[in-house]
Amino acid sequence: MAEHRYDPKLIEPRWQQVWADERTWEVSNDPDIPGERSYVLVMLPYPSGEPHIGHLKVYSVGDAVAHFHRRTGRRVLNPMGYDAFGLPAENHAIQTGRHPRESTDSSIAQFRRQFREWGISIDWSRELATHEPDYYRWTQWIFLQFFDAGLAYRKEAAVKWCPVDQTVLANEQVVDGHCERCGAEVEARQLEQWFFRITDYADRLLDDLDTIEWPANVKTMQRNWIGRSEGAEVVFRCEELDVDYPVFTTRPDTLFGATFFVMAPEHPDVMRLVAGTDREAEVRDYINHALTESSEERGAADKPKTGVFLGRHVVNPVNGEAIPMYVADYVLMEYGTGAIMAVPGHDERDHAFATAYNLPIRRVVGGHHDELPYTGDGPIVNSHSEFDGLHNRDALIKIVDWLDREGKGHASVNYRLRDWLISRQRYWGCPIPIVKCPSCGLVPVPEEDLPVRLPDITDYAPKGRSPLAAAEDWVNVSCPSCGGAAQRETDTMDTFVDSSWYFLRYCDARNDEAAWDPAVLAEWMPVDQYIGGVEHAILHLLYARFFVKGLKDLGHLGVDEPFARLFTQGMITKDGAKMSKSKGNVVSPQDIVERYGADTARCYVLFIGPPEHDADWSDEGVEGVHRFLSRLWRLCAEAAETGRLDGELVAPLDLEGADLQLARKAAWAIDKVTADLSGRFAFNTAIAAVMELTNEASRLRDEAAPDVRRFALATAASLLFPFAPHTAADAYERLTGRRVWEERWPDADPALLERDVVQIVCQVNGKVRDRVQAAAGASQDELLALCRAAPNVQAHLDGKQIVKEIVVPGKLVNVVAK
RNA sequence: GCGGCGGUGGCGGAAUUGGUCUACGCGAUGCCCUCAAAAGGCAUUGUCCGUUCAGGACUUGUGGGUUCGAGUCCCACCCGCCGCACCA
Repeated sequence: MAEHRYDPKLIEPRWQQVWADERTWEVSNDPDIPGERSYVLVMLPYPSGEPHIGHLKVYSVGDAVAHFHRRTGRRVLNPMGYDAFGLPAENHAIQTGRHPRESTDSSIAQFRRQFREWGISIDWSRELATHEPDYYRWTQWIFLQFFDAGLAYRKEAAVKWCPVDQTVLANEQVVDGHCERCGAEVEARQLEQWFFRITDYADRLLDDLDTIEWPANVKTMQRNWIGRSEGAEVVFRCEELDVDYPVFTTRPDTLFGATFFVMAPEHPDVMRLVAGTDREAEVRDYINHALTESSEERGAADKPKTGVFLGRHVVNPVNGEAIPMYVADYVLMEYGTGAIMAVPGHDERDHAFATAYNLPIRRVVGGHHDELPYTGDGPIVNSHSEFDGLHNRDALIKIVDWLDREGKGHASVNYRLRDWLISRQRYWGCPIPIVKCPSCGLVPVPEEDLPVRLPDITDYAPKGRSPLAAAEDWVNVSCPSCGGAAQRETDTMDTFVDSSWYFLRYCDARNDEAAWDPAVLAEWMPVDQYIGGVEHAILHLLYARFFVKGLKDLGHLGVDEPFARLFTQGMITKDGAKMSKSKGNVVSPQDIVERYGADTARCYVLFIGPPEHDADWSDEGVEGVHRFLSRLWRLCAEAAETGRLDGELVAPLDLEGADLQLARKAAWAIDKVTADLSGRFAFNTAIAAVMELTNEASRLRDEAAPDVRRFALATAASLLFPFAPHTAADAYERLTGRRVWEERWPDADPALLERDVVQIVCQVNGKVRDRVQAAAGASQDELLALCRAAPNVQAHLDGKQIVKEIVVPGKLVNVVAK
């Protein structure tokens, strides 16, 4: 017998060549081709350097799903692209002087090459990169659609500014007061910027979460981020200045307990209220101090409450009481109206402030708790005869009705979500297609003039304004509307804009006439299975949902949600820590592929544990998976020497003994792997099942007939294909002469899944005492008799009275005795 | 503080509906093959008691509960991770 050695270096390039030459994974958009469609999408990579182990994992997961969908009869769209604009490439350019396009393109080449070497089944005909004019032309087109619809607008606002990256940031990109990218503490600046009106979609973004199959934690994060609060807006009047101040409250039922009023330091009226009074200096000092404090210091929840009395009063609309006005930094300008009614009896923050400044604390909601503040529910007390005694939740509705009738307030909803700030004062991004004309204002670049190309410049360094401003030839244009001298917008778009619609472009990636043909989009959208990291739970996933809803309202597509199902995979760590160059604990996928082959690398990252969990890398574990692939391949190669398996992959008939045992194991494995891949992502147990089948085939190497062994091994190869495509294709071809990816997913023969003899567990008082063999269809009485006769059961029943007997057919018998 | 997830051998993990806890893999030990090694193969492997042979006791973070039966359900607590957090 010839010696067979598993050599991935020979096997893998061979099959990659076949798939590339035959364009095996390309799908057409022809609507007349029958069959169910499936859009399997993995989040596109940000091309920086080389792929890391996380990429290997996420694309291995996506590929397993794509292959399983194909083999079970679906036409699968599995595209690839690159999120190519962004700060790292630009910062690299600042350091080296090399154009960001060069470093980006060389990184893309690396990613592309490695994806091919990993054997990922990508439809390369749809490849895209967001920095290509062919792509960002349509990013600009979408921007203009939004601009025309009023969904993109420019306004001056207090914004978050990163002093290191020298650009503004979206709220979502500020984490604990620090820039998400570089970690610098952000500053507040008053600037005119471009925004997308995502807040118009707050309710739909919230409600439609119920229509999609996403992990609960991601939905929760989005709900929290949108932060919908129901309550009322109530007007407090300042007689001294003749001004009305509305406040937002979720607890209008506690209005009678409001004993003071607080404004945020940023509130534009604060200085006006004290102008010319003896409190002016003290208030100015306080505000200056509050504004210079970092958002982190100011945001600390346990920080002692501070504030200053303004010397003015407002009238509580429900009881006419004049209550003192304060400025305090625990009130935030960006939420609600920037002013609050303070109810120290029923709010912890107000209570802390009232205690510090000796302000009255009044109980207006009764309860079992004696101590104030009490934030729970209970009957209304000390308020008004009309409401006293009512449960506070009922009183809340009546009080809002009363306010509405009196014109002093109304029911209201507030959101934590802010509009999405999309302009960036940086170079390496999509230009905003707007011309600023002194006479016409903001003028959109006509559609036929798109794309507005990003000009080449020599100095990328940020200087507080976009580096594009220095490209004077580019900036100075004539106004598309009046023809007069005008200037281009020099800010570029947030890179999250680029990635908010790439999944739409994949559907119709080579369309030169439009961003997409809506009919083609209807073929594929929504994405059936989206796969990516949980770090995008808020930013990307919220923005993409907003884009799809906005584009739907404008008539460009027909779905409400982009991603019907979402799967978030866990991180691979090394020695319990996140891999990073600075820690020197990086495992390079390329090294692993080089040493063991892509199939070993892919199988290992799927076998290591449940894919949604974090998992720790183990070099020994990789060896184990490699041994398994090696053994399966070798067994197949040996079995193929003595003959070939023709026709359908079905078990031979009338088997017995070792043959039957092996055929049964194959049927069991088919059943197990199919279940593990149907609606679940249990790749680890699916691979374990193929290992068991392989072990059985190896064990019965000499006892089972050659064609039964070939059947079992071909089944193992077929089931392994979604995880180790090269090895599986090679082994399958040797055994059958056919291509495994062109074969239907195997069906388990029901006759082989059924057992004629089953093992019955015999328990006495719930403890396992023996096991007996019984016919599968045995009656309860027969099972009972068998178990009572079992020697070790007898020993434990000796001298005892049987109280009760429980029979679970096919499984166990429990005899209760005392 | 609030919300979510988790805690099973020496390690990663399995147990799909309350029904044989520890599948599969790693590691470890012994053996076979070999002049030797590599590769490969075979066997054993939760802890403790039992010299053998049976067999027994204990064991899924801790303590209770429900049940014939609990890793799984309920209550309380401990620990770990993630998200949010002065949002009125």
